[in-house]
Amino acid sequence: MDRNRFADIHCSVSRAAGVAADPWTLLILRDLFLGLNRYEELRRDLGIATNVLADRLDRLVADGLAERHAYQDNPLRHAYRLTPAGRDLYPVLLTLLAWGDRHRSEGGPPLRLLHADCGHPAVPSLTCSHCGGALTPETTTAAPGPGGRAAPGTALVPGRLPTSLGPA
Amino acid sequence: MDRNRFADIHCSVSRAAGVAADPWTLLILRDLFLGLNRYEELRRDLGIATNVLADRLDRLVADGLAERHAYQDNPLRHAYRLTPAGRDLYPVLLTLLAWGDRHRSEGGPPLRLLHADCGHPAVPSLTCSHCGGALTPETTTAAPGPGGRAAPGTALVPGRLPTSLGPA
DNA sequence: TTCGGTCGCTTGCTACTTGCAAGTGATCCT
DNA sequence: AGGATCACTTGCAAGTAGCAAGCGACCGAA
Repeated sequence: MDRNRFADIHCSVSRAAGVAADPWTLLILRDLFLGLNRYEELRRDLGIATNVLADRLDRLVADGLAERHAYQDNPLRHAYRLTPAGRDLYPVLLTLLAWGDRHRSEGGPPLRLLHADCGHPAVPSLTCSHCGGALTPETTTAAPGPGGRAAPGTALVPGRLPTSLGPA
Repeated sequence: MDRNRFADIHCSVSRAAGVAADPWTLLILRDLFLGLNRYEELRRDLGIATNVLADRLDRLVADGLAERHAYQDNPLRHAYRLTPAGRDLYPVLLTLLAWGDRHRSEGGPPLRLLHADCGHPAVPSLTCSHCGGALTPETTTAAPGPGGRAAPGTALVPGRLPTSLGPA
């Protein structure tokens, strides 16, 4: 799967997917958010093959989602830290978590989120930043934007729009 | 990459990632949301290899995210339609889209969302369904839930919690 | 009735990716 | 000196991706 291919498709979903849509990558991001940030910690937690872990960490750094920094000299040891772009993937992780809680957790969610601001269990909900209402397929419409262009991977832009994002 | 492996990890992010964390799968879901729902339409739009498309569609059906239905007899032709579980992945697509718009779109977003309820361009924002406030790594805390268990892939549950989901 | 075209796939081949196991080199503690 | 930890790299077997070709059922035109 050549990942540049997804970067070249003229669609933000595709470009984001090309960077983040890999199970190991997402689990590494999850662990970085949770504070596991060293190669050995990640390997032990995830049981991931070492070459794959090295590859994914390299990719995270190359893609600008994480950065390496030395946490000690002698011996020199590095840890990984999320960049702002990496931290911006937090909503992706939370929506995946919410889906998993809803559809793949008999016996209740493995992890419960608490929202510090209100002190309650946090069930993530996707809202319109303008009016605060829920964003659902039924209440959302797509139209070509300024960066839109007719291109492979984007049947939507050429002409069939504006279209509801709901199912046909 | 054995996908059952991610289903077995005791974490909703992992289980959701095992199902959805594949670029082709996400692009197929995107197209299903947009109303492209036949094999040929998907193949033409995405430029995906036919065996891979067949495989991903089978997987979507097996995972309960989509279902096949005949849209005509003579000749018998099938189309794919999202199930409720598949439609529940909408927030995942929107958060990916928002990330791509923010970090991978020089020249503006390829696609603009409109929120029908308020008539404004919709910038998705993740909020707490209890208080309506933003959910960020800084304002969120994780604690083991009822389905939590010490297991590989989940260093968080065993004991180091409760922990902020912010970076270390 | 034959001819080409569409649709929804499957098969075969080659090239890349994964997972596992072993090895490496630097540094530490004993 | 001997073992342990950390952060990797290398080698190999097995699985997956991409491409091209083929297939069977039907359609419409000639």
